[in-house]
Amino acid sequence: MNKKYYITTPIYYPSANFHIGHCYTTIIADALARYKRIKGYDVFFQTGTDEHGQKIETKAEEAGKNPKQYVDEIVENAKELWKSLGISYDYFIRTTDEIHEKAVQKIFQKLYDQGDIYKGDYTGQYCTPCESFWTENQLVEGKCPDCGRDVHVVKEEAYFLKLSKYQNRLVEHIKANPEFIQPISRKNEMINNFIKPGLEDLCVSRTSFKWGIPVPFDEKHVIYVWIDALSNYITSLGYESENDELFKKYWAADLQLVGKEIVRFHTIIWPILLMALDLPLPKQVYGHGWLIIDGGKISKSSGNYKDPREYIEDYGVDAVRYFVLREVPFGNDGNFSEIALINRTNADLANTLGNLVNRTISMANKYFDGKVSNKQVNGNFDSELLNEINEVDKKVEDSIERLDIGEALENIFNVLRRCNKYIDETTPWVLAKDENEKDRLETVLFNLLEGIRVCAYELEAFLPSTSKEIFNQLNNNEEMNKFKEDNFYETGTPFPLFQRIDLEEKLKEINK
RNA sequence: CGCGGGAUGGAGCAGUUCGGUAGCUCGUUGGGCUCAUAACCCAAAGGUCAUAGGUUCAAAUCCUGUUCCCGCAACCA
Repeated sequence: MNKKYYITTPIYYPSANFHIGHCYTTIIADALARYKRIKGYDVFFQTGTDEHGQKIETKAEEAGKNPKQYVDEIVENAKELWKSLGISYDYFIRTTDEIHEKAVQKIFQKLYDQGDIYKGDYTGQYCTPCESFWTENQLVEGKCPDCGRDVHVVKEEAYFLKLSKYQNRLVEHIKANPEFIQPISRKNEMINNFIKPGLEDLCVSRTSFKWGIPVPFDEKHVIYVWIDALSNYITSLGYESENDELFKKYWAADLQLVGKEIVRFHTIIWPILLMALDLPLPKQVYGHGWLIIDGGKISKSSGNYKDPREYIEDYGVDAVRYFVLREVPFGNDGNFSEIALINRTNADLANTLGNLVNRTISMANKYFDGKVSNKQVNGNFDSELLNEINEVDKKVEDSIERLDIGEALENIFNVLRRCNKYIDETTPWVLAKDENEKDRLETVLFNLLEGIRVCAYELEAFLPSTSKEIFNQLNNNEEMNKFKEDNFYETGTPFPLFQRIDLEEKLKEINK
């Protein structure tokens, strides 16, 4: 029985179509899921959407639709986007799924029955025109931070979850499990800002809007986002349903990827919810940074971004995948721009990788009619190249262990660069002129094909379609096996993996 | 003095744990090569490591002050 690996993205809020930031998290999760599958894990990779709440209720109304219609369209759109990015999710949960709604009600009921949820009053500063509650320190000079108008105190009946009861247990868990919250900077932030000052009980219901799951024993209230959204990670596996086999098999999650803005919910509220349900906690919650556009965050309101599909259409799915996986130092923010995307694609994908494959296969075809076997006429430079090829799998594994995907890719591209250098060192075109060097030439090409094949194998999790295309050109498409057993290649027709993009031309086009 | 992160050649980053010739990728310039997608290989230029002071034989790295940028600051998904 293989080891299991359960990885999740957050469930995104479908108030508008998804942007490159959503793609970022999801591509990372996909790469890790694919990597673990290749390594033999029994993987369950989940993503989805968090569809309730006032904002969607309002948005739908503005669009003249009912909320379900509204989110249905966006979800449809999202699924297409994931398909075009090659996202290999095993399950897509929607919080409007019946199975989820029923389970959430059971969870709420259970917590109420055992006394962890109680009825109380919520007091807050309310801005009537904005229909928003604010806390004291959110107010700007005592006025609504959104519209600047007066606010007034409103008291409403609400249900609360006893966070305070579990505070000490949470602290103990965080101390005993240093891997639980990553990176460390996020952990410090959570402990110092929230846990140390003491947790207040959390308001888990609302009466101010209707678009949500009703509290089972009090229909005036809908269950607020915390319990509704966070529990998706277990309801999707069938927790509190008739069939909880998946839950028994996959929970607890091995890695929950979240953006830094929602680390708090996933490292304080979510674990406490699980403790209250007497369930094990996820092994790791990782709060990654953001893609920054022109120095600022991606925002739906400012519209400072394009539909990600435009990038996929213009540059190819793997160019987009490569960029976000490679460019952003994981844990920190990274800058996204079309120019940087083009430069990355040209330099690494077209030049280093694409050209290497192209020139090697061209030589194999030209000098040996595509049939290359290992003649084992070794020479200078061989051992250095072969060592690097042999070590790359371990290096990639180490990097992935630390969730440093950028470094993993760097390791692979170092080998590809080494291959390019090896060609200049061994000068195959010179060997080709000397009949006595024929076997040496064949050995050189064999070593290069080995390097390419191993790198294609290593790239599979990150750039699946490119990896596949390389194997096709090596006529190795039957199995993307790691080890070539027959010491023989028969190359196909070379075809550029990535077209170089003319930056100047492209800029002119963009500026039009 | 709320908490946390950051400031390193034109750009993006590594190096700071355990002080000891400042490294990588991209870009620029020059050279080489011709198998290849004006690509590939080699070389060079370019940094007082935000700033002021301190410790030390020696500081990007340790200590103190200052400035600037970013995130979080509780019901906002």
